[in-house]
Amino acid sequence: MVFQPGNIAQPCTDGVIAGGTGLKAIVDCNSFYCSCERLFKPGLSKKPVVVLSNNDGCIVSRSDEAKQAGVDMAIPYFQAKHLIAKHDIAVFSSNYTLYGDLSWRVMETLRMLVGRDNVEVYSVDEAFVDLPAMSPEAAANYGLYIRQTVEQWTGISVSVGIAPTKTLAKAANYLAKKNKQLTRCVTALVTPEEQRNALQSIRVSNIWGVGRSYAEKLINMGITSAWELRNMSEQWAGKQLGGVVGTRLVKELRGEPCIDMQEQLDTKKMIATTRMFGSPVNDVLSIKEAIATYTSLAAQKLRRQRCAARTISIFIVPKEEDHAVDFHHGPIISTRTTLPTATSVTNELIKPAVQLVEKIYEEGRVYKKAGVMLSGLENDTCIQGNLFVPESKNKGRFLMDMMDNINFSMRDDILKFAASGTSRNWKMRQELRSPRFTTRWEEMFEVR
DNA sequence: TCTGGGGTCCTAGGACCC
DNA sequence: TCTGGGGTCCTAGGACCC
Repeated sequence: MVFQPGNIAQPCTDGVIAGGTGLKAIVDCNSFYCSCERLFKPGLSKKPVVVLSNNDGCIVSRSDEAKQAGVDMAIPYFQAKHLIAKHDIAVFSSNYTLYGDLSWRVMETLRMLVGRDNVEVYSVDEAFVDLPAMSPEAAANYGLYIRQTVEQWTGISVSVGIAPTKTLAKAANYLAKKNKQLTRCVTALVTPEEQRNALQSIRVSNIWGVGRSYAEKLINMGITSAWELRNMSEQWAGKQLGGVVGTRLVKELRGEPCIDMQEQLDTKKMIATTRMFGSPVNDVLSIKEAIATYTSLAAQKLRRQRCAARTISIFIVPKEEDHAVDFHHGPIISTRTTLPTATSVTNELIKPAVQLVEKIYEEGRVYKKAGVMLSGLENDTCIQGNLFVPESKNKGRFLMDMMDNINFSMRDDILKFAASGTSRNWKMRQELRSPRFTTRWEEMFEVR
């Protein structure tokens, strides 16, 4: 890396157009998980790297070199093993603790650059940024300034797309990533001409908001480029692409903003913990242990956002017998229950959750996945103490705080409930995880 | 042998009410 | 024989995203 302070482009306020329509930028980390792994293994900086999903199931992040070697996104690990061996690709299990910390550093950098209120964290590796109206040159220059600063401060390289709407900014970012040499990872689509040229070159399936089934539908109707979609009427889009969603999509492609910057609500409306089993299970006890463990993880997330839940849903997924060419999950067998009052106390959630298992478990079937979802969330501080239960029960929340503190400072699961079991033969595989360099003392990066 | 996890929004349709 | 209209709330399921 050769970024000297002098290389940083200065934000060019000359180009700001007073009173014009503002611009939006999407800042997207390049191969984020791979970049995080490389940060602590500089020897891998030019080598192909991939990162696996939970359970070492699928490939979820690929470095450019791995993409070039022909490793596809989201394919099962075992299917890529021959390519991995052939090209000597470095493989990591996902290390969410590390990625979460580096993500925070990137977002903080953006907040410092453009102001806290102008950053909307969209996912672990992406953020939308609100910008004033600017000339095309000023926009491109500002994108470069963001990219270089983030890379210099955090070591993570990002791509930047800038345009009048979120959907066009995503399209700009797609082009920025597609040809990094040419774009230097920054593309701005400010003028109508720039937007037309860009949309003509992008296939409709690569547009943000067009997933697999809409893409198939559109192509069958003869609409293949993003430009063709842009030119369809709003009524048509509403009818074909799911109502207001479709209408919004074509408007955004035309440069009319319909998707606003979101207030940063870090309070989720639903909290889920779901996992594939390390190996399939058929006994009800293992499933109950898994459900208890997932409930306890979900409850922890619940308390972190200071909420309590009223509704508990659980599901289990049987392993299909036939190995069809088209892999798909399902059927998913689920059930739910609503509690008389919302709670965030783990054992008050575990008990009903485990009871639900009996309702859907079938003797003799083999299961591969299970999950717990908590919904009907309320603010924890507003929950009334219940007058009709012993006072000791209202102290549950304090016990939970203690447990969370101990688990946070020691190890994630040093304290747990007996229902979670101790054998854990259903536990997920994670054989290739790197150390949590930035958040655990005993795993800190060493320089010798 | 081996196919992730965690979210959001929207719509349709049923139940229920007056 | 003939069986309204309009509103709300809830749930299930489909689509999308990273």
